[in-house]
Amino acid sequence: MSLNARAEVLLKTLIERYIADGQPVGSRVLARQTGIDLSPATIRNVMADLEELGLVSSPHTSAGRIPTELGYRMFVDTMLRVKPLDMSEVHKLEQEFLSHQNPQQLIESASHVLSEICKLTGIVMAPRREEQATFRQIDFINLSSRRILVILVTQDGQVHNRVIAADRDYSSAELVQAANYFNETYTGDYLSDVKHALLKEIQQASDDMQRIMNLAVNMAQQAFNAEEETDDLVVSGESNLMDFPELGDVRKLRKLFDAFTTKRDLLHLLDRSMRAGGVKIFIGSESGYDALSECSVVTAPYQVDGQIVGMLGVIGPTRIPYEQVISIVDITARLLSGALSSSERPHRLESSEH
Amino acid sequence: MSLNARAEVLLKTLIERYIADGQPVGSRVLARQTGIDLSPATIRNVMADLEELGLVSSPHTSAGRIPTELGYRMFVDTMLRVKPLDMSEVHKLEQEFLSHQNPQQLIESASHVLSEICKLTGIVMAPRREEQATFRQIDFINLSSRRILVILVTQDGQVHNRVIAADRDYSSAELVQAANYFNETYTGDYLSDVKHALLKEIQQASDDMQRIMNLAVNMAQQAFNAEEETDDLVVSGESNLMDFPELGDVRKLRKLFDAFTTKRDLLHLLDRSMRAGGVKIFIGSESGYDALSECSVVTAPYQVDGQIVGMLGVIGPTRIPYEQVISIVDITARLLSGALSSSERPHRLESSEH
DNA sequence: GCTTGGCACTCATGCCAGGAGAGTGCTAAA
DNA sequence: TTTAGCACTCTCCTGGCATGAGTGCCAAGC
Repeated sequence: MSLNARAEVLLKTLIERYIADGQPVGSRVLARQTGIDLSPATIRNVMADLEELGLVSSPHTSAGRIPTELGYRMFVDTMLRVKPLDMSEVHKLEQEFLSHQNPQQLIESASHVLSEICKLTGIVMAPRREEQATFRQIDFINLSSRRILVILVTQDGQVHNRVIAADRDYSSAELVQAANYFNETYTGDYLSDVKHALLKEIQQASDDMQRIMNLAVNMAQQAFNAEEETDDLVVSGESNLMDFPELGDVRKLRKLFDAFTTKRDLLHLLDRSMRAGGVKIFIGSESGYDALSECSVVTAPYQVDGQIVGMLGVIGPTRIPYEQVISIVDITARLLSGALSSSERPHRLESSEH
Repeated sequence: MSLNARAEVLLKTLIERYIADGQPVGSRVLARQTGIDLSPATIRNVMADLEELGLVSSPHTSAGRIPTELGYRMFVDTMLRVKPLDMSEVHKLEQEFLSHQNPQQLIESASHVLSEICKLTGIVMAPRREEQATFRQIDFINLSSRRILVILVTQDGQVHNRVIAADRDYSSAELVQAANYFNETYTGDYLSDVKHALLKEIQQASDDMQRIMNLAVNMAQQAFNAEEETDDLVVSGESNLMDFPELGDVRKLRKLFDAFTTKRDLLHLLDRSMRAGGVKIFIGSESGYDALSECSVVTAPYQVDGQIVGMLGVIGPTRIPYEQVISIVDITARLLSGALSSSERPHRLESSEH
């Protein structure tokens, strides 16, 4: 579908205007707002064409026009001029990221920053550690009879812990021995490789293996498996969405907020868009989820050492200032990538000194 | 203020009725509902008295009456028959708590359970570790140049971690040595005692102390201090509040939700009510916080080994079924206490074997 | 053939009046 | 002290009406 230049300009200004104040746009304001010198009547003719094409619609006969999903889609695809972010803004963001070092904090901070700047809801999916993360250290600590606390530290400094049940009581010395075995054998390996290796060990082990090793393998296995099911989506600024009158209906809000706490659908959506690099935009029903049917989602992947490991983005009504939001999401993804990678890179240097 | 028996019965049924369906109650329904055989006209006289006393009010002349805060207060103080929870319900709750072992999970589970059963918002304040918790183990791990990951494990199995900046690079051996020093010196001590001891060590140390000890003390100090500022309130089921028409106004909701994310006011409120044992109820403005002005909060303390370490509760509109909610909050507090203590008790047994 | 002014038409919105319904307060009688 | 009765008040709903915004269409103009 291609529009002539005039229709395009009109659609563009209509959408910009509608994004700005959320009211249907009539032919008169459009005639004044757009640069072209045309009478409202002419505009009306063009509007009729645009409506025919499914790019705009009117809520009722005597209201102005509002963009349809298709209209927004064409807008973002063909006529959007992404506004680069102010350098001073970028520096402010950089500062924000510099003040945290722990990956978990960085992720929460990214989500918070997104929601604050865009005045929308920020979402950040935690890195897919399983694939990327490498094993650094494991600790086993006796909590009480047969209950052992396993602490797993990955190369990037993330700490995961879990209490597991043991088949019998173990002395502290045994646990230390087990941990040492692990730390000596697997440090630096990918978690996924460690997992596979563990599976093999369990099969081969049988009786000729020291019982303590058996325990260690079993415990680590349990701990690793637990890691997969962690709930790994950070949502913030939910209440920002309450400021949009088009979402003012409590029922709609409820659906949205439930989606935020369930997280499942959001994770699927982010997952789906993970393969493609760069900023991706879902407008209204494009996401395929009922709760998001009146929302747009802008996402971007972030990376660690050149590998995409997670997604972040914002959620708002379909009427969001895409021009700015896109570059904010983009920059935030880059900054988060940088912050996460820099916490990795020095380690590489260090380990090369060994 | 004391009421005659008839007025009391009427106030009670009025409140129960209003809690049930949220509509102002008129003299006719009240005449039918209450056991006493009285005409609506008589009821009206009594209502006028109750209004004089500030126990009920009417939204407008031709609406029925609704309870005031004072009315609710008298209701819960003098005429509430707390409904004990069904034993089968209690067992279901117990199962829920048994399926988690990690303290953090227990706390999240408690919050979730509260919100699910009451269909309100559940809040659980994390245990005040500082006072109660005892030190078990510390680990220092090199992340990258001058960045050290500190992992602090308390006796109850909680794991806290933090990245700190060091004044120079340290070898892994040095870090292990530092950790050993700590673990040998302080295991089993109260965190607060350890903190004080650390302060002293820093002062005395000066130059004659090994630099590595100095580092260890400094790092631990940093890690311990960080622990104090952790955000320690788990909120769940926020969106349940959207189902109450009296909170249906988006502006009110926004205030509430902002309070949930800020958490500060809620923590203060819980803190204030911590000293008193047992269930405590704040009705409407009694809490003293604007965002909660149309809400009631029901709280109860939970304990570990007989010591109150935290608070939990629910938040809803003033019109909540107190009879049931009170016992649910009470039971949940007891169950959480039990679950947290049992994860502690075996340890005590074990350590007495030493 | 595109553009435009004019005009009839539609629809949301706000306002006012009127009727129904719910519930009250007051008074006088039981 | 209780109750029946009655006037009164207030909300809510409805219909009517004017207003204003904006459209669609047509015929004239460039």
